[in-house]
Order: sequence, then C-alpha cells, then structure tokens
Amino acid sequence: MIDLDTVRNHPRRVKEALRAKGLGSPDLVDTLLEVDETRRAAVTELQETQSRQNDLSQQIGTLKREGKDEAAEEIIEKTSQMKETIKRLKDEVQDAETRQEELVLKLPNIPHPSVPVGADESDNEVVETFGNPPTFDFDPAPHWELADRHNLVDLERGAKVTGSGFPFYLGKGARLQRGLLNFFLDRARERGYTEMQSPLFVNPKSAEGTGQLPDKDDLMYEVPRDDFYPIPTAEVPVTNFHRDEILSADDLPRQYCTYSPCWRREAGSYGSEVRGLNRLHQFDKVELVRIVHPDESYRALDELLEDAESALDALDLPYRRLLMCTGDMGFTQAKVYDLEVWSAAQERWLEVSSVSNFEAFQARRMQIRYRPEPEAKPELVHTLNGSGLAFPRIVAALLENNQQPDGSIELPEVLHSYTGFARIEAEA
RNA sequence: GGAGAGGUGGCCGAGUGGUCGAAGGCGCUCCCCUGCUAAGGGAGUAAACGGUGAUGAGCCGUUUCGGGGGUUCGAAUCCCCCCCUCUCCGCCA
Repeated sequence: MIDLDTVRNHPRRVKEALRAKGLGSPDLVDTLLEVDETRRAAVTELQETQSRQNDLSQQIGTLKREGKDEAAEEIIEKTSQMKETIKRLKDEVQDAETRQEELVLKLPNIPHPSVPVGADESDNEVVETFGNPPTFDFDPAPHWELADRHNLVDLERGAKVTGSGFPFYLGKGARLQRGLLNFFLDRARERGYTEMQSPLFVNPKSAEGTGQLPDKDDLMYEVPRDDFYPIPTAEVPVTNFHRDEILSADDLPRQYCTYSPCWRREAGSYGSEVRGLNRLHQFDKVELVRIVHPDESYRALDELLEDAESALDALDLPYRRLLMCTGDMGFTQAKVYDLEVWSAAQERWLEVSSVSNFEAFQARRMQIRYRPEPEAKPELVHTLNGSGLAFPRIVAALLENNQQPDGSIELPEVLHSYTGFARIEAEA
C-alpha cells in the first residue's frame, strides 16, 4: 500500500507508476482523490456533531447529579435527534473508508528511480554474469533424464498421489534436498540471520499484509473451510511476524531466515519450459527476510543480494544478476533483482532467487513501525526479502552442470558434508 | 470437541452507566539533589484520524479499554455474535 499523502501530493508520480508497471488504470488515482474528499468532509461533519453531543451529554450528567431532572429531560430530547444524524454520518464515513481502502490497495508500489522502464522481461537488464558455463565433449542430459536415471525424483507417482507438480524425492535425491536445506540455513545463520520456523498456512490478513491479496489471489491455494492459505513463500508468515508492532530503534535491523515448502497454483505453460523440476506446484526454499530502518534499505538490498549470490558462488554454479524493469516487476516491489543459474543441458537461465526491496509498501499494510527515539512518533520500517535459495532449479543445475561422461554427478565440495556423499553414481 | 476463567496503556493491574484516555505500580525520558555508585524528590510518558498551521511546532476536536453489532442523551462498565489466551476433560503426532 502506498502512502495516501503521496497520492494527494504527487498524483502524477503515482499515475506514472501505474503506467510503468502496466498495472491498473491511471484513473484510479482521480477516483481515489474524489473519495478522499468525500470521506474527509463526512468525517469533519461527523466529528462536529459528536463534539456537540458530547457537550450536551456531559451537561445531562451534571444536571442529573444536581437533581435537576426536568432540565435534563429537555436536553435529552434535543440530543435524541442527533443520534440519527450521527448514525447516518457514521455510515457515510464507513462507506467512504471502505471504498478508499479498496482503491488504495489497487495502487502498486512506485518503482525506485534506478529501475529501468520497460514493458516485459525482454527489457530486464543483465547487470552481471558470474562463473563460466561448463563445456562437455558429450551431449549433456537434461536434469529430468538424470533424475530418472538415478531415481532421484518421481513426478509420476507424485501426480498419482496428489497432482502434477507435486514431486517425490527419493534416495540421494531426498538426501540432496535435506543437505541443501542445512547448507543454506547454516550459511544464512553465519551471515547474521536468526533462524525461524514458521506456520505454513496463513490467514487472509497476513496474505494481504505482504501483498498476495487482493492482487494475486490465484497464486495461492486455499483452505476455505478454515479460511487459510498454504504459503506461496515463507515471506508471508515471516514478514507478518512483526505485524501491528512498534519496534524500538535498537530492534532494527531484524534478519530472519527460514526453510519452508512453498505452494503455488499459478497455471503454467506446458512443454519443456515446465518439464522436470523447472516449475512445480510444491517446492522448497530458504527465505531471507530483513526488516530495516528506512535509510538503510538500499544498503540492505545490496547485502541481501550478496547473501544469495554467495551461496551460488559456494555451489560453483554459473549465474547472472538481472535488474527487473518496471513492466516485469511485481505489484509490491520498489526494486527487484533476479538471480538465474545456468542450466547446461537446457541451455537456458533458470530463476532461483528474487531479491526485493518493498520500502514501506508492505510495512504500511502490516503496520510495522519503529520508534526513532524513545519519545518520538513511530515511523514505518522498510521490508526486504530474497530467496536464499529455491531448491528445484538449483538441483536441476547441479545435476546438469556437474554430470560426468559416465553419467554420474559430482557434487560441489561444500555439499559433501551436508549430503554425506560426494557423487551420485552411474547405475551399476 | 466439552466445561470453566479471562482479554484494560510498553508491562503489571484497579475500575460495573456520567468530570475515565482510564487509579496505583513497574519501565522509560527530562530535571533536581547527592563529590562516584546506590538511594531520594519533581515533571512527563499511547495511537489513529479530522480541522487549523507551511504537508513543521503548537492548538482544537473525534475515535480507540480483544473485534463487530446493539441498548442508552451518555458504555471499559449492560445485552448479542465472533476471535484469542489460560485451566480441566476428551482426542491426538
């Protein structure tokens, strides 16, 4: 949610943001400002009436205590009419507030000035590429073939048991997942994050807080009977951890890391784009969340990027850093970097992390504030998050990039102590 | 799931229809005193919204005692619904 003051004072900036992100009509802004006027007029009138009523009620109290009942009765008669007026005005204010709330929730975050303006993913900026794609003197197999050959993943049985996109991991496949989990979390902890385990379902308020509702509600699965959503990312529960809180300045920054499965409905395309582990309805991820002082958030964004990239470095995977353009970034972000690993057999880049600064957009929805000084007025924090990292495509890249002529897969050395094995052997 | 108790300011805790935004305590901030420390004295200490100011300070007002609705001229206080916490029972990894 963006600041109402920003809409009032810089309507053009907000309209530009709507255009740049390609989300919603700029007319929203004008409608919102009209509703705001209506609301304020009604509020003022309501408050004036209430003020008069309070005065009169107080007089009644005094008169009754003094035993002047007839005098009190007279005033009561006068006030009783005000009841209806107040009720009517309250309804008007309520209506306007509801409409205003709905409208303001439709306004996307304003992109940071450093974000390139663009229409879609083709306008994203490749900032830097790290590592060298491996070369092979044989035809590298795609990860789904390797996974099959070594019996690491079973998508067919997953589809039988649940549906497509819900994999089983088996044997060394499962152990690799568990190894990655510990590897990522240990690294995050060493880099100053507090480890956390969170609920895996959230209520609508939390989903709204981080911006999954109302805008992208077909991203999430639903549990209507209990009004829960299985989390599409641990960003949701972890960022909402401090919802409706006022932190003291010394509480900042807060840095949390957590492992969680993630569930996403999003109806994907078909074919090789989504084959194997490329796109799943259930996947695992380690998420990094930072809650920081507003002045620090862009420094924190750089650090967060380093946190995620250092894990890729350690795994010795070639990757590149993308700065997302206005048209390809989400509703809630002010600035986003995507990290993509090289998939040697598919010969394409796979997104494994999205590192975002939301500035105060989420904090305003969640009312996460801090008090700059002991007596000072609370101000909104800035929130950030980034994957550190998403498992399936990492696994895909590890398998494809590290395959050997004999069909075995050598794992990077940092993982050996985590997995308990150094290679996935060719079948006997 | 059943039965009971309870949800009040940063925290603890009083308050059962009118000068209660709410006693008292703790904590915190500032000041005084004490050559340091400890102790003591005094003052202050919620948020949101609206109006007025320069979208600052200040001032005026409204709302908020878990949430929503109702009764009343007037609700922390009475009534209804919901949520949450705790205790006991049941069930259960």
